[in-house]
Amino acid sequence: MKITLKDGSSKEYAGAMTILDIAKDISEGLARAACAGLVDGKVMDLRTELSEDCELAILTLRDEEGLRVLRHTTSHILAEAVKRLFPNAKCAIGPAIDEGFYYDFDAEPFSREDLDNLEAEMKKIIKEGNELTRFTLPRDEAIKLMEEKGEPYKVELIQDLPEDAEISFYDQKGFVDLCAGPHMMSTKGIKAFKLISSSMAYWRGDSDKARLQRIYGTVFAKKEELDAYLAHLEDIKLRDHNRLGREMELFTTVDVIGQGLPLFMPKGTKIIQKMQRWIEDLEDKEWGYVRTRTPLMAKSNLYKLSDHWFHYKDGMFVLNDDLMSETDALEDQKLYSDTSVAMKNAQDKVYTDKDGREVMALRPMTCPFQYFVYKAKQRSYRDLPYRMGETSTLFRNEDSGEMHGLTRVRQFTISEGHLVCTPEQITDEFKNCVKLAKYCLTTLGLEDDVTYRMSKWDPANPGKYLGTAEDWDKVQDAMRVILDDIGLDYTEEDGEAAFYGPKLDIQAKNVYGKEDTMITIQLDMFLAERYDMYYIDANGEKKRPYIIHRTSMGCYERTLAWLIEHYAGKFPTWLCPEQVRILPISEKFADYAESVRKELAVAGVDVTVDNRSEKIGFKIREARLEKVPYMLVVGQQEQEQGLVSVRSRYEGNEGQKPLSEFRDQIVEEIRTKEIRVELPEEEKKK
RNA sequence: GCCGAUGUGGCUCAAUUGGCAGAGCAGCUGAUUUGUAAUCAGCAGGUUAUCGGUUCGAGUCCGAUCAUCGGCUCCA
Repeated sequence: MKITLKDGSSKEYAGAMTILDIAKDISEGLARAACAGLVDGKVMDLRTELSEDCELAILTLRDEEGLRVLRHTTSHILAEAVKRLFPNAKCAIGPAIDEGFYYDFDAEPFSREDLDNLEAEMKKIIKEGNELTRFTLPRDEAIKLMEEKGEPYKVELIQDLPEDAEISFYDQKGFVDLCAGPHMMSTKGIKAFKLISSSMAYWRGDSDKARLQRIYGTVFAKKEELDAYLAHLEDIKLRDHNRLGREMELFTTVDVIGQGLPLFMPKGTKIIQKMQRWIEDLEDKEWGYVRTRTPLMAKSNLYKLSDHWFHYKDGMFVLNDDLMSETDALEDQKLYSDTSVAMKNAQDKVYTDKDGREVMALRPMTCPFQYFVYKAKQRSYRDLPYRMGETSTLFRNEDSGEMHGLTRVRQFTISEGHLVCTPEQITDEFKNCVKLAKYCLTTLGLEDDVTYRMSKWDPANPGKYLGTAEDWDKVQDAMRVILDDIGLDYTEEDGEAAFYGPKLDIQAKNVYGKEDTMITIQLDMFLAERYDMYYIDANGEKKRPYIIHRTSMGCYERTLAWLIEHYAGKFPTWLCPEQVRILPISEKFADYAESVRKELAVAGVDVTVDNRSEKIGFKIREARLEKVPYMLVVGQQEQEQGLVSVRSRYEGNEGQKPLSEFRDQIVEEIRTKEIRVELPEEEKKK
C-alpha cells in the first residue's frame, strides 16, 4: 500500500506490517502521533506531517492495533454524542472489542430511535473533525477534574489505578475522557460506523453494583467493509439454529410445556437418531465400550455420597422438596464427609414423611449410576479398563434467563461415558478419549471450529473442590503431560474444573461468537473413594481405580445446533432426514417413482416421493428450499430406460444415470459419511 | 434469578390519536398432468400469549403471569 504525507512525499509498503512498524518507519514522530499514548506517555505534536487519508490508510491495514485504535476512538465519539443528547448520563467504560466497541452509561435505557439519533449526532461530531489531544494529571487533580464533570465512575476508576500509574486523558474539544489510549489524531477520518444494539450491563460485571446501559457499535475504515460486515450479520441471522431449526421443522417449543424443553419434530429426531446409532456402534464396536441404561432419578442420598448434592443442589430438580427442611441440615453434610462410613449413613438415614415419601432428584449427571454398575460385582485388574457408555438424559435446573434454543436447555441427552482404569492405564485411555472425540468432530466436519481448554481448579478457592493443592497439582501435571504428548494446542484456565478433577474441554463458538463446551474429558481422582470402588490387583489386594468421565460427541441438542449453524441447514447427506426426493414429471410416472423409492429405501436411503400435481419447477424449488441433497426427476425417458435424472445440492443438474449407479453412489456416500462440497451457483449451471 | 425489549392465523408482517382484526406465503378443495427455482381459481383459518383492570368501547392504556430475544450472573 502507498502512504502519502501532507508534504506530498509518499512511500510504498508491502506485506503485513503493523501500524507501529509503518509509522515508525516514516518517522519517529509519526509513531507518536499515530499511536499517541503508546509511546512513553508523551504526544509530540507532529500531526501536520500526517494527512487524514494517510491515517485512515494505515488503519485500513486492518492489523489488530489499527482497528483497535479506530474502534476505541469511535467509542469516545459515542460518549460525546450521548453527553450531548443525554446530559444526565454518566460515563462508565468504553473499550474496543472483537467486532467493534461498546460504551457503558448510567442512563435510562436507550431505544432504537435513541441509537439512530446518536448515530446522527456522531456524524456531526465527526464532521467537526476535532483533534484529540492527550494530557496527564496527578491523581488528586485527575479526581478533581472528573468530580467537576460529574463522572463518579471515572473517579472510581482513577482511585483503583495502581500507585505508579500515569493518569492520562484525551480531549476531543468539548469532551474529555479518562483513557490510556491510543487514539486517532482526529475524529475526522471516521467514515463507516454503526450502532448495533443496546442492553443492560452491571458496573464491573457485578450484579450487586449499578445497572448500566451498554451501547454496542462497530466501525471500519471503509464503507464497503462496514457493508460487508452488516451483510455478514444478516447471513448469521439466517444460520442461527434457533430460527433455522424451527423453520426447517427440526424442533419447536411450547409455552405450556416449559422453558428449555424443546420438542424434536420428526426431521430433528431423525438426525439425532442417526448420530446416536453411529456413536453407540462406534464406541461399542471399535473402542471397547459396554452399554448401560440407568435410572433418570434417584434418592437424594445418592448425590450426597459424591458431594454433588452439597455443591449443586440448586441446579437439580428435587422431588418432594417440602421434606428438605428435615434433610437439609448442615450436620447432614457431616454424615457424608467421613467417606469410610458415608455409604452406611446413606443407607441408614433415608428421610421419609409419614406417607413414606422420600426426597428424590432427577439426575444432573450419570456418574454414580454407572459407578454402581461397576460395583455390582467384584472387579479384577483383568477387567480394566472398564469402559461404560450410555446415551444419557440429564436434567439441570438452569436459571430462567439462561435458556437458549438448543444450546442451553433443562433436559438434554449426552453420549456419556465413564472409564474405570488402573493408574497405569490412565494415560492411554485418556489419549484414546481425545482421539475418539477428534474422530467424531472430523466425521461431522466440525474439527476446525473448536478450541481446546484445560480447565483447572481455582487455587484461590480450594473450598469449592475435593482434595488438596498437592492432589490437584499432581493430577493437573499429569494431564498436561498427556496433552503435550499428543501435541494438542490448548489453553489453560483456572476455576473451570469440575469439583472432583480437571477437564479437557473442547469449546466451539456459535454464529454470534458465544462459546459453549461441546465435548469434555475429565480426570477424576476422588469419586472412586467416595463410592468405595475398587478392583483386585495381581497380588489379590484391593486397589482404588482412577476414573475418566467423558463425552465422545457431547450433547445431542447442542451438537445439532452446531451442525445447523455450521452447514446453514445443508447437512452432509448421511445426516439428512430426507436424503433423496423423487419428483415425477406427472402422475403418469407415479408407479415408476414408487419402484425407484422402494429400491433406494431397501438400500437404506431416506427417500420420499413428491406426487403432487405440480409442475416440475415448483417441486424442485420446494425441495431446494427444504435443502434435500438429491432430487431425482423421473418421466417418460427415465421410465423406459430405468434411469433417474439427478439434480443435487452439490452440482446442480447432473444429468441422467442408471438407477443402480445412483443407488450405489449414494449408499457409498452415506456409508463413508462423506462431506461433499457445494459448487458455486455459476458452476452449477454449466 | 437480575435488567431491558418483544409477543396479532402454521410462518412473515399490517391495523391513524383507544373506534368493524387485514394481507402475502403455507394449508384445504377444485381445475391443470406439467422436463429442472413459484399454474389458476375458490375456501377455510384469530377469545390479538394467558389472566385481571381502566374505558361507552382495548390488539392498542395499566398490572400480574407465561414464553421468546438481547445482555448479566451461572454452567457438574
